[in-house]
Amino acid sequence: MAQSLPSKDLTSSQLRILDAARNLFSEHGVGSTSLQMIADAVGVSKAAIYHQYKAKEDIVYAVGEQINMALAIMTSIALQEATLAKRREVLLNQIINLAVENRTIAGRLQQDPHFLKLFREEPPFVDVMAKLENTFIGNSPKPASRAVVAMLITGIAGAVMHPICDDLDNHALRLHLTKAANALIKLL
Amino acid sequence: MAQSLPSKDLTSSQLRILDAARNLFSEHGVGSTSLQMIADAVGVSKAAIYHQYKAKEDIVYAVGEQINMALAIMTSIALQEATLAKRREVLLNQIINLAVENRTIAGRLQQDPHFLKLFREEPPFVDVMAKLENTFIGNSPKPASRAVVAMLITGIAGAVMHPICDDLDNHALRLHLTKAANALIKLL
DNA sequence: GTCTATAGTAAGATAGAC
DNA sequence: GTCTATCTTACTATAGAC
Repeated sequence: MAQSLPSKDLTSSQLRILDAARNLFSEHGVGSTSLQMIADAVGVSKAAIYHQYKAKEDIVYAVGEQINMALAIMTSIALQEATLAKRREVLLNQIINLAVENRTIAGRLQQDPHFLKLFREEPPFVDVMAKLENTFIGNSPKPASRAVVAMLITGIAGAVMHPICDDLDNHALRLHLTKAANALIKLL
Repeated sequence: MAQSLPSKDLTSSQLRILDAARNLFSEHGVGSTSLQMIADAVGVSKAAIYHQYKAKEDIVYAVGEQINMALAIMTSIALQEATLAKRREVLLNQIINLAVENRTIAGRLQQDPHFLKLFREEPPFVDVMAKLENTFIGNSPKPASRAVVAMLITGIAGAVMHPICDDLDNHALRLHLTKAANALIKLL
């Protein structure tokens, strides 16, 4: 995920911490990941971590910001397209790409209570998610569309890390997810 | 979820513990839920909890068993149907019902690393999930079906707790999820 | 920026009384 | 079955030297 995420103004020390944290969070959950585990993964002491982020919550926030920024950029790129169909297509392709290239972490981070709290309560995160969802919904705010978009977004993140897909390579997974997602988009 | 879950041979004390634990796990994540929190929610001391379950891991396992048993029963009911289409329909309806009636916990428990470890590594759980998935897949083990089933299963659990669906009542949510799911099933 | 050392707290788990 | 009290361990976080 590291190379596909935008980096704001982060130092290389901070990037190494966030990379390690992201992987540990997805493997053990935020609540079961200690600063000691992050420090060990980076190869430094706990105090060195605290020098960069003065609380564990700040690391969670920073990891969330990376993902949020990626989603914001994808959405703004899609919104440059002229037609609704094209906006949906461009956004879908980018989301599927991001998820497939980060199979081991996409779904878990999306459903982790600590990240959910960010994406549901913190304005910068709520705004990005709303824009992303509305790009799919377009001008058809019928109730059915809400369920379809929810299933689309959580289904993509969940599917890429499902063990039943383990023997699909990235190319095949991308292809089949795109077909499945388009079947849902037709319902919007 | 309590009333819709099968109960094995559990005492009422154990049921109260598992109810509280399930809700706390889904709200905070397993890793961020302490035995003290469970004890407070039940209204007893930590020692009383330990009298029923000698480790936190045992509580996680028992909560997982409840869900696993519900899924196993649903699958076996569906498998009594004569045609593949009917088996899929019956299983889908039951899964959507279970998810919709447990909106606040379905998706989070499905993606929590502690439960994922059970459902991916412990034989009784792995078996139930495989049977459930194969009921959908039927006789078409093409690669595309794997991605579609993964999206179906994770998408339903994810959608019911997505904030975008908060203003849909259970009836509407069930209806729209069924339509969306059927669009995916057509691809199998 | 990184370390060692440590304070302070809360976790999981147990002992033994009632 | 439930309690109080306690043990041990691990956690978050900080202080201060290099």
